[in-house]
Amino acid sequence: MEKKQNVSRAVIQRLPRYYRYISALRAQGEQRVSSRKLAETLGLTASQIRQDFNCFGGFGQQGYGYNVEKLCEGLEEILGLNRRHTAVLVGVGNLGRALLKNFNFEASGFKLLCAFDADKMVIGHEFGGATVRDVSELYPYVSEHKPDIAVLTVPHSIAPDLARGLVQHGVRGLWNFTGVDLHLDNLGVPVENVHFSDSLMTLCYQVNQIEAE
Amino acid sequence: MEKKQNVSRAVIQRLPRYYRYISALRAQGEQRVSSRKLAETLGLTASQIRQDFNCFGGFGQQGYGYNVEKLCEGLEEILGLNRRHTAVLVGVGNLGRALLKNFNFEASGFKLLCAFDADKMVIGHEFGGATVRDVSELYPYVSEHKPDIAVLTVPHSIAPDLARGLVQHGVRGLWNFTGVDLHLDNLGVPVENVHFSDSLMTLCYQVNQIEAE
DNA sequence: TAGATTGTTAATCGATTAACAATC
DNA sequence: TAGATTGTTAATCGATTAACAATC
Repeated sequence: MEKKQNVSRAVIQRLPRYYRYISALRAQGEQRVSSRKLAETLGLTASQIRQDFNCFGGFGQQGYGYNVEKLCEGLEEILGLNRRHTAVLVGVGNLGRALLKNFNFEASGFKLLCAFDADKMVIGHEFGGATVRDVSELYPYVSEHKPDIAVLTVPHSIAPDLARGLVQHGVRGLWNFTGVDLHLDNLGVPVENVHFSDSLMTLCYQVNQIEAE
Repeated sequence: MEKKQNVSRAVIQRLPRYYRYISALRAQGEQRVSSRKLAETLGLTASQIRQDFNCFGGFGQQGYGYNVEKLCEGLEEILGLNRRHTAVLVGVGNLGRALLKNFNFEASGFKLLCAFDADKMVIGHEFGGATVRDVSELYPYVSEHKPDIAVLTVPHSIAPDLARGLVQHGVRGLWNFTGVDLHLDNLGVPVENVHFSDSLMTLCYQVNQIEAE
């Protein structure tokens, strides 16, 4: 299945969007889809879509297009969604709870094992099927259960220390909602920084531009 | 201040990050900063940073670098953070509350006017200084107060209809957390889609890649 | 078969990097 | 002044688009 080794970041960032749309097609029972139709729906060019899929060895068929089922499985394989990675969540405030209750971790390739917080009021409670444990148990838990990633939904002041500690105890990726830029790439630990403010500022700019016209 | 008309999206998306870092420098009382130092901190090249800033007419000074205060104000001006745009939030679940309580809207250029929800249990309550109103008052309120943008933190099933209604009533931008891809660009309404799943899938891919090495 | 659509190469476009004169 | 650093042009690099032969 895998073909090229160095797939560019531009391509990688489009894959989840392809996957979202194509798994919706699968859910609707669609059998096939062409690069042209995908392009129209996603606002890209057919050429680009074919190029992207070919980074991983083609799963299309000339004259027919792409088999939705096969394409969907291919994307799952490429993204690694089918490997049942594991995750823990640290910080059960409103954002942490929103993720625990509403976010479908499984659909993005992760099983959420449990959550951690310092607040006695939430310890022992369950949100979206995950039990909240005392944060003092965090590092022993990580050492023992070796979750692949940690979700950081803690106040930004404690983010850097927590990140370092988690990595030292073997965590291999961070999904970071703290608003602090964490860079641990030098340690070989990928971090996805989710910056709400960046997204809103970009929107602010766009609203202004339209205003200015 | 403004120079070029067509600033590429690649540049725009770097601006919030520049702004975050440079306003931190300002808060620390730093007077000046060079493109070289910025580049080292942000993991970019000095050349790129100078190119980016020059899209808007230089505020640097040869032999000295950039004045932190001036640069910060310049970025605020470019992004439009100083125009006191207004926003309403729709959907006061955990995610909505997390934003109301913890997110600094003002720092991203918006004053949050109030929030809306259908649940009688939260209507009338206050979160982070914003009062929750009955969602039945939403459209009349929007027509009267003309908020610039709406923040969508509602379940995905109602997202498309809500988006359409808001735009019809004059909203000029959407900050969309519903997980549904909304495209209203054809109506001239910018949308920032925040897709948690895309970000997590990207992380999943990266963790896999490192594993595979 | 004929029509459709892929896979893939070549051409274009845009973004990043390098280099250096201008100048503080 | 000498050193530093910008603004800006030119060179490079990479990503997107176009084109078309292969083939289902």
